[in-house]
Amino acid sequence: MYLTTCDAIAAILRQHTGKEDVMLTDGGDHADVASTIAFSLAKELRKAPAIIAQDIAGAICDKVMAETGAETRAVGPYVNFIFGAEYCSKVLEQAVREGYGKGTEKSERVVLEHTSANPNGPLHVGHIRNTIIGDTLARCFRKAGYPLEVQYYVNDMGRQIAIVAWGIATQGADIHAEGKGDHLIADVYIEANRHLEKDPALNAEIDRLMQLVESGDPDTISQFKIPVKRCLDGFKDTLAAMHVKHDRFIYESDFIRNGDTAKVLSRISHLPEARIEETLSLDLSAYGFEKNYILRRSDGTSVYAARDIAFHIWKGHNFDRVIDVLGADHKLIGTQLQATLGILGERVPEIVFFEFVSLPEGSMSTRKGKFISADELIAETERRAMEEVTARRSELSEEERKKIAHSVAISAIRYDIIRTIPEKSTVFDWKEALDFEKQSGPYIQYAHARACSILEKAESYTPCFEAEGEGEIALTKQIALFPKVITDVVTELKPHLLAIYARELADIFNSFYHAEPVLRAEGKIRDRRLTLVDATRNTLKEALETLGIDALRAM
RNA sequence: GGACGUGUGGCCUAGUCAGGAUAUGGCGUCAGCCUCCUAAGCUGAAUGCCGGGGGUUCAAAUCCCUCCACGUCCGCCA
Repeated sequence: MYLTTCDAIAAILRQHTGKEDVMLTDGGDHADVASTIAFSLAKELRKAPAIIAQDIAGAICDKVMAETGAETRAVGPYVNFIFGAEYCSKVLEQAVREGYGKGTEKSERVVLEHTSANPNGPLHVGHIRNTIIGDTLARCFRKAGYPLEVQYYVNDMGRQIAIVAWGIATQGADIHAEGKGDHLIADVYIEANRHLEKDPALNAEIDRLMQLVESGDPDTISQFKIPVKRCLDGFKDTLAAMHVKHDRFIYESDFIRNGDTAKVLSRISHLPEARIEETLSLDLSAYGFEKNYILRRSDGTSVYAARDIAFHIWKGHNFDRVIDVLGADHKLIGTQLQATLGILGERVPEIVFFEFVSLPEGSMSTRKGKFISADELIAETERRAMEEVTARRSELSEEERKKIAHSVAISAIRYDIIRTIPEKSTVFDWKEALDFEKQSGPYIQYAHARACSILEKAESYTPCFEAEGEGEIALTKQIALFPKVITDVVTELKPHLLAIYARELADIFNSFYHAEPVLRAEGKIRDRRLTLVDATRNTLKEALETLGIDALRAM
């Protein structure tokens, strides 16, 4: 409703002024949408902007009213548009329907890769920034109507995995031991790295394992496969706890076994940018890259980058839009990948880069065992949430309280991570992670539960799709923005916009709740407000679910 | 040294790409609000050379130049 109304106003302005860009901007407190076109017309018309604004407003106000129901008002040099009652009615009618905000079904197939952490230890608070950005984007794409496949790319043949396999063999570790596999693998990996650091000559054994696995040696392959599977099983448990699911796990080694890597390396070797010495590399200096992009080692094995090119060519052939979520440490290799795919004439992926999460004492490192695992974070947040739920809802059974505490914990974690723009590096802070107040997931869940509670107590009412008074209108207009926010997230790949939106909706609802009685209102006012509460409830529910957060009916 | 990103009240943060009205919120601080729809809440107050300097513009947190600080990367690792 918001977008169609703005489009209609823009068309009228375009027709009247003859300008392509009619300078529509957010009206803030002054208007629902405003045009600053009077400024740019001032020079050529040789008139004051305020006069021009007056003229425009006078000339188009009837047409705007007839077509959109919006009021046009010149305020100083601005032409302001204030949406009217008809707009609010239509918004409310749409917003109470199940699935509000869902876009029309699109045909463009999208593939989204996220998390893809190396299977050499548990997911930590840095990895889950990738996970949560990726999963929230995925949910937004589905909400916007795109057919989407979410993939996890498993690095099952890199140096890190060779180190794990070597560690298991040399340490005599029991790979089938009880417990969560990803944590078990971390212990092996950390220990193996200690040995390698002490005696660097041992790296020759790692190199040998990597050659064997690439040449297809069955024993080495299974030596790699078993720990990778154990680790991945651990990841899947952690991801499921965070409401994250991948549609498909794609193994790096598949692109060796099926010959795709060899094929693409041969294609690349014929490029004018190719440099064939002991190694095969690409000279991408024309694209602003200082150093050559090495794809094949002097011992004939391929590097990660080569397999990655093969993987992305495959994705480009099977999907219309390819999106990767990658940490800032992948910026160089990611942009080299984009440049190379461009040279090859293949589909170039869009990459969402996010900056690092560090600990107050410094950066995280799986190799050094310096990290806070996602499992630890979840457990601690659940413990805190349980305290809170028990204090508030002592009448509930332990099982019920645990269920709420889990939902609250995941909500706090997911929201804390998604609300910040990905480009900003952050320092992990327990106090902030465990905060369930304002600007948190639980705060928004609470607003939703509050709306549910009112509706439950109301029992019956006659829906009335009208908004009157400042509070009701402000809430309705915020509800109206939800579909636009979903569209913005998928076009700009900025999932934090949804987090900000949901919080603002909860803010406005809370203010409304405190200012306007709903159940104690009478007659039509009661019907009107209950309808508005229902529209808010539904919009909050849809927004929360798109954020991967449970919309609890009570908490 | 080079590349990329970030810098917004004591702390955290939105807005920057597509310049426009009084810079968004939170934490913390202070003053209020539960005999009334869930106080994980609400209302009000104080706190800002939007990193520094220069420029473009009627108009700059936003665009350009420059400097500074922090993070990341610059490996025949992934």
